[in-house]
Formats: sequence, C-alpha cells, structure tokens
Amino acid sequence: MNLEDLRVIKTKTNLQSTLIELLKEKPLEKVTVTELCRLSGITRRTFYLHYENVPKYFGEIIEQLMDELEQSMQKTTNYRLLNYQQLDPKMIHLFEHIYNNKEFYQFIFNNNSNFAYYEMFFKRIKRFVKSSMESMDLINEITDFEVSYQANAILGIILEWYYQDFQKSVADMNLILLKVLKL
Amino acid sequence: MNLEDLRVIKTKTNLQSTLIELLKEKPLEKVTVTELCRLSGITRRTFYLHYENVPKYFGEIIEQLMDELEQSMQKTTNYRLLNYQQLDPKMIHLFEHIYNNKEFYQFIFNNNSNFAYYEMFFKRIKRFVKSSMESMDLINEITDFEVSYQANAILGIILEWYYQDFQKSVADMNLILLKVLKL
DNA sequence: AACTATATTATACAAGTGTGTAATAATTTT
DNA sequence: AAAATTATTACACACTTGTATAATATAGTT
Repeated sequence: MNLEDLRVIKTKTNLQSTLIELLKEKPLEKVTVTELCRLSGITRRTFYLHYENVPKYFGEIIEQLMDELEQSMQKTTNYRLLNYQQLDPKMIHLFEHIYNNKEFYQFIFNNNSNFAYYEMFFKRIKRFVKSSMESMDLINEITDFEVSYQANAILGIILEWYYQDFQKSVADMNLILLKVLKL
Repeated sequence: MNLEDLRVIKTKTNLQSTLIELLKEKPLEKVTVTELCRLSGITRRTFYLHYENVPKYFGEIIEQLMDELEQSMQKTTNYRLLNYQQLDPKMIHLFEHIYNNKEFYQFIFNNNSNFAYYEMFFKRIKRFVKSSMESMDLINEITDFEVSYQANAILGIILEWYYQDFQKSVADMNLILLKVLKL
C-alpha cells in the first residue's frame, strides 16, 4: 500500500501552488474555497475531503515552515542559547530563516491571523529552548514555566522585529538577542 | 447630541448578553450572526450596521476585558516588576484578574482563536512592563526590543498556566514569576 | 407637542459554506 | 492485464454571509 495516492499528491500540490499565488494578491481571509478550487481545477468536494477550511489548510503549510525553522535551529546544535559570554555566529540561523521567509511570518503575525499559527511557532521555539537549557544546566530540573518564559521572550523579540517591518538586519537581531538575554 | 442613542445601547447590550450566553454552549467559531441575532431579537442588518463579523465583535468585548486587566495592574503602581528582592503581595492582582476571568482568557488562547486577541493582551502587558522598567532604570534608554522581550516572557508564563488548565493557584503563579525573573 | 434625525426593520439577492449521494475515473494490487 | 480500491467528480441541498433598498419606529431637538 502506498503512503499517498498519486491523485492525492497531484491535488495537494495543485492546491498549494495556487494558494501561494493567491496570497500574493490578497490576504488569507479573502481566499474562498470556491475560488481556490476553481483556479486549481478541482472540485470543492475534493477540497473538503482533505481539509476543513482555508485557514486550517494554511496551517498545514505553516507546519512545513516550522519544520524548516527547526532544521535551521538544529544547525546550531552545540550553540548554547544562554551562554552570554561568547557570540556564536552560527546562532544567526534562526533569524536568517525568518528573514528568508518574511512573507510567511507576516501571515502568522498578521492581525487577522489564527492564533494556532503562533502556537505552532511557540512550540518549536520551546523545544529548542528546552534542549538548550538542559544541555547547559545538568543539575537543576527545568520547569515548563521556565521554558515557556524564555521561549516566548524570544518570540517577543521576533514580534518586535515584525512590528518594525524587519528593518533591522539579521546580524543586528543577533546582537539584540544576546544583549537582552544578558539583561 | 447624545453620545449614544438609547436604541443603540439597547441593541448592544442585548447582543452582548446573548453572545456571553451562547459562548457557554459553543465555541466562538460556531456562533453565527444569524443565530446571535435571532436570539437577540434584532435583525442581521442591524448587527452589520455596528460590527463587521462575530470574531471582530468579540474583539470589542476582549478590549473591555483588557481595560479591566490594566486597572488590575495599575493597582500596583508602585510595585516594581523587576525588584526581585521583595515579594509584594499587591503583585497578585495580575494573576488574580486572569483567574477571575479564566473563561475569557481560554477564548483568547483557544486554538481557533484570532491572533488579534493575543496582540491586545500583549500590548497592555507591554505598556505595564515599559512603565515598570522606566521607573526602575532612570539612566539607560529602554528599547522596544527589551520591552517586548520582557512582556512576552510574562505572557509565556501565563500561556503555560493556561496549558496546565490553571491548576496552579494565584499565589503559586506569583512565586513562579518572581523565581523566573530572578533566573 | 411637533419636527427632525436616524436606528431598526422587512425583504431580497448573489455568493459562499459544508455536507450527502451516486457515478466515474485513476491508481494500486493481485 | 484484470480486479479491486479509492480519489475525484457532478449535482443537489439547506444554510450563512454581506449588502442593497425603502418603509417604519424610536429617539433626540426645538
């Protein structure tokens, strides 16, 4: 038995590319299932066979982005997030990934966006922060509150970057994070 | 000329109380304008004369909640958020307010929620953190990045509290915040 | 109390939503 | 290559949405 039917793959890739195209013209909340399907050349019925609605569907695309985010962060396996003393240039990968995918992160932080997207982001950062903390501090137990605190703090910086329209360079963001962690 | 017509006040209070009632039965995304208006005894046309749609309308109610939040925080004007040395019992007002309005905060953090609600929350916490930081540190300039970092960090703790279904007591949360800020 | 302003209603319409059913077509399995 | 499986289609249905228009009712103003 195959993992995915060829037909399914075809419909899904069709849908995804037309959605990406549509999002260059209009915000997500203006994309209707009807239009998406008409442009993709598939029936609405088929869409609903796979997904609930447009925002939930977009959530799947965001999950793909989050996989890439995680890979970016894992490039810096041995980097210690809270080791303020030395600036590791590898650390730059997090902000680099975000900058390279600005458009998607703008959808996540957009006013009409779904909170679920933010949560996906949050969860991945938490995972990264947790392993960073654990590799640093082998003595004490790290609580979920500490992890959520640190992870969401970093997200706060990223949010601020977004609010300032990604004016700051990736290198600047790197320094800002280090400075703020030291605080 | 009056600030608000009596008729307007009547429709708005009607709508609000029926919405609150409806939200005890079903999630926000299942509330339709049609049902809301039928139960409120007003026409759909009237609803659209005042609001855009149900989620945006609910945003107005959240703004009211945010006003209450800000009042709670202002009760502790002289409390210094980052003064780790002494635990001020007044500080409890923040978590107290959240606990007393659990149901609303569950709507904000809910998976199908609008990111706009989170942002409203974030903005208020930022304002509080900014003034706290400014009253502490009169020498250095405080950047927006530092404020967003601290504010969202606190929101991270609140989010974790929500994930753990508000099991921890208000007093516990108070201690957790202090401990984590000291970290 | 009469006049003016405007909020609300009644009604209608084109469009989109989510779901059901049976027929058809493409893919996988044997 | 034939059979079995299942994704997709075609069509239909009740429902919701957002907007338009004219009539009505209710408030505020003089």
